[in-house]
This record gives sequence, structure tokens and C-alpha cells, in this order.
Amino acid sequence: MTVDTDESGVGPRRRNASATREAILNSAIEAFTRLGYDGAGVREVAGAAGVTAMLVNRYFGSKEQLFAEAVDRAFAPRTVISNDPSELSERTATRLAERTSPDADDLDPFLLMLRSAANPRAAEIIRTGIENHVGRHLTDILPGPDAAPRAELLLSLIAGVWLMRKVIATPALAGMDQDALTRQLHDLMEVLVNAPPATSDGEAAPGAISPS
Amino acid sequence: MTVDTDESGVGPRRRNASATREAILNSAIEAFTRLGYDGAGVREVAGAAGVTAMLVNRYFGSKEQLFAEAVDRAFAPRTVISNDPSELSERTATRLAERTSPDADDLDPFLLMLRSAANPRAAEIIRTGIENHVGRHLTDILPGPDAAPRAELLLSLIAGVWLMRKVIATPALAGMDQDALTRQLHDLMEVLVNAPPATSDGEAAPGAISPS
DNA sequence: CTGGTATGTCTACGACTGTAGACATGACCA
DNA sequence: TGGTCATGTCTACAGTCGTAGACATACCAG
Repeated sequence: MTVDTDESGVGPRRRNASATREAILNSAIEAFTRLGYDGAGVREVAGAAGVTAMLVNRYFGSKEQLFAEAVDRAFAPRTVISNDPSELSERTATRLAERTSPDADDLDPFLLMLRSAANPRAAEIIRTGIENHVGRHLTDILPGPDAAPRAELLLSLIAGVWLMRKVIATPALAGMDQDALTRQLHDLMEVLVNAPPATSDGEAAPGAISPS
Repeated sequence: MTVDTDESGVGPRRRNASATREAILNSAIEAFTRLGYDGAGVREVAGAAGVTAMLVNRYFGSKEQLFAEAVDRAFAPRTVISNDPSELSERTATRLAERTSPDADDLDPFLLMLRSAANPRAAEIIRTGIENHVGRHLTDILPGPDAAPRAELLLSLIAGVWLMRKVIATPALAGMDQDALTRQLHDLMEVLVNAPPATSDGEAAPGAISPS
């Protein structure tokens, strides 16, 4: 191909549709993650990508469609959750404690979700993105019955930790010892991974609460 | 007193500073909870209170100060968490499952927090509100060492459930059976209420992870 | 009854938003 | 080398935002 596919150089990008589209999309993910859907403007997204605001709408149609593609891209590539069910809670807890530590890179799809959820349209887009990518995948991994609600409960826990530790930044949790946090999260996630037999009459779940 | 303290009638409110201030504040809580800090405009808050936008700034100084008072009011009155430590997880789990059910009134400080957290200034205000009201209170109730981070972890869990069940509205969690959800939440909260011995050298916490 | 003041409204400003149409220019093909 | 279309920019338009100052009115004291 004779087309210029130079994406490594930092110089002014020559006219290249796919590279420009990519730059806009990456810039959008970064901006939406940092400012949220309402807080990030198309001019800012375009500026960080080195183009004009109008080009964004030419490539993506509208801000909303740009957000939809950004969400799809942000949630799709990385395996947010460990694949192996046996060590699922262990690896997930460790990764979550690491990623939410005060000296992390602050670029994560959960942050994108939390800071954009206020907008109803954005929330709807996020819902489909969560379902299609992590939710469905996680439901397949979780053993036992009623995997879907437990998977979403696990996502709730993860999102809550992201919220309080990085967005609200409550001091005791933000400065919590990483190993201690990992252990606590592990214990919590174990409860969700080990499926209860769904006995609606009694409360005798194995390894569950000790009856008062 | 000869002052007109008519707050029950629905007719046009006579000139009454305190009643007007109250109406604006209640309208602000409702609007911020529904639309978030960025999404709610002062004209909308004022209109719902039956006054003009400028009066809002005259009474509260600015939108940001109005939000601060709204947060303080929203988190202060109700005892968000049960007072009795023995039945803390039980009552908290039950209340959370009830309040996040699809047919609830959708007016809760956690919704206000979730939909306003995207704005950095709003997040800061929320952090102090959370600390002063629920966080400190909950830390005093929780038994064992390291109560503060575990209290905030409990708040993370609650906020996460609110997010996924009501804001993002993931279907499996939004439509989850209320009793089953209550049981799951109870099991999770029991882990947080029962303090680990905080062994920072080893990992041999009872009921904790099995070392790989 | 009459002034004074607290209470509430009106008009408007500058900044910002998402988006549309007209225009310019660079890159590739013949 | 010249033409042509994709690629990118410029100007602009309604609309909304938070906020400020000037103005109007209702209420209470004398």
C-alpha cells in the first residue's frame, strides 16, 4: 500500500482518514474518562486529536455516536475480568486494588462509566456496552445458578470501589493499604463467586453467615 | 407571631423568606438528584420552586453553594445506616434492596452523589458531606480495628448497587428478586462488619484467601 | 395613612455548547 | 502535469448556561 500509515510519529499527521479517526477516538476515550459525557466538549476532543471540531461530527455523526464508539472501544479490548473461574476473585481483587491506587494512570472504563452515568442517553449506551462485553462474559464464567445477577453484583462492587476511591476520593479508602484492600475485596468477591443454592425458605447457605 | 408561615397551601406563596429558601432547597435536592450537578440548571431549580433564577443566587450565593447546602441537607437528616451494630448488615441490606427496587421513589442521597460525581467541585463537596455525616457515624458503629476503610468499603458497595441497579439499570440486577438480593447483600456486608484481625505480616486471616 | 425595607422580577451580558454549510487544500490517478 | 475527490478548516447560528445590576412590589412599623 502506498497510503501513509505513519501512526508512530508525533509530527503533524498527514491526511489519513483512518489514522485521524483513530486519533479522535482515542482522544474521545481519554476526554470522556476524565470529564464525563457532559463535561467533555467536542472542541476539546478535537483539539487533543489535532483536528477541528467539525471533523469529529463528520467522522462520527454526532457527539452521542462518538460516545457510543468510545464506550464500545473502551470496554471491548481488555479482559477486564480474569478468565479462569478458580482464581477469578483473587486476580480481580488484586487488579482492582492496583488500578485504583493513588498512583495509577487514571484511565479505565469504569471511570468513563461513573463520570458519564448522569446523562440518561449516556447511561443507556453504557448499559448496552456493559452487557455485550463484560456482563455476558462474566456471567458465562461464574459457576452456579443465577450467574447473571451475581455477575452484575460483582460489577457493582467494582464500580463502587472505583467511585469512592478515585472519584469521590474518600481519604480512608483512597489511602488504604493495598494488601489489606486486596484481602478485603477478595473475601467479598468470594461470596459472590460461590453461588448460594438459592434456598428461598431458609438462610443456610454453605460458608455464609453464622446465624445470630 | 404574625408572620405568614403558611407552607401547606399550594397557592402562590406570600412573601416569606424562610419558606422560599426552603422551597428552593427542596427543589434543588430533587433536581440535583434527578439530573446531577451539571445537568440541573438554576432556572429549572427556581422554576420548580416557583421563583426566578436570580433569587436562587440571592439566597445561596451561587449554584455551587446551593449544591453544598443541598448535599448537607440530603445526607444529614435520615439515618442512612442502622444504628445497632448487631443487626447493621441485616437492616442495611434489606433497606438497600427495598430502596433500589424498580418501584421506589427515586429520591436518595446516593443518587445525588452518583449523578453529580463527574464534576470535580461537586465531588469535593460530596466527599466532605459523606465524611461528616454517614462516614464518621458508620465508622463509630463498626466493631474491630480499621473501621474507617471498612466503613467506606461498605459505602462503596451500597453506591455500586445504586449505580448498576438504578442509574445504569442493568436488567439482571434491576429485575433481581428482592429477597435474593437482600440475602446476597447481607452475606457481603457481613464480611465487612466482621473485622479481620489485620495481620499485616502474613495472609492467614481466618476465612480469608487460600495462598496460591 | 405613609414611608422604608425586605422580597421578588426583568433585562441582559459574556461565554460556552453542538451542529450545519461553504470553502480550502493536499494527495493520488491518469 | 493536470484534474478530482477525499480530507480538513472557517464562519456562523441558535440555544443554554451562570450571573450581575437595575427595577418593581408587597409587607410591616410608625
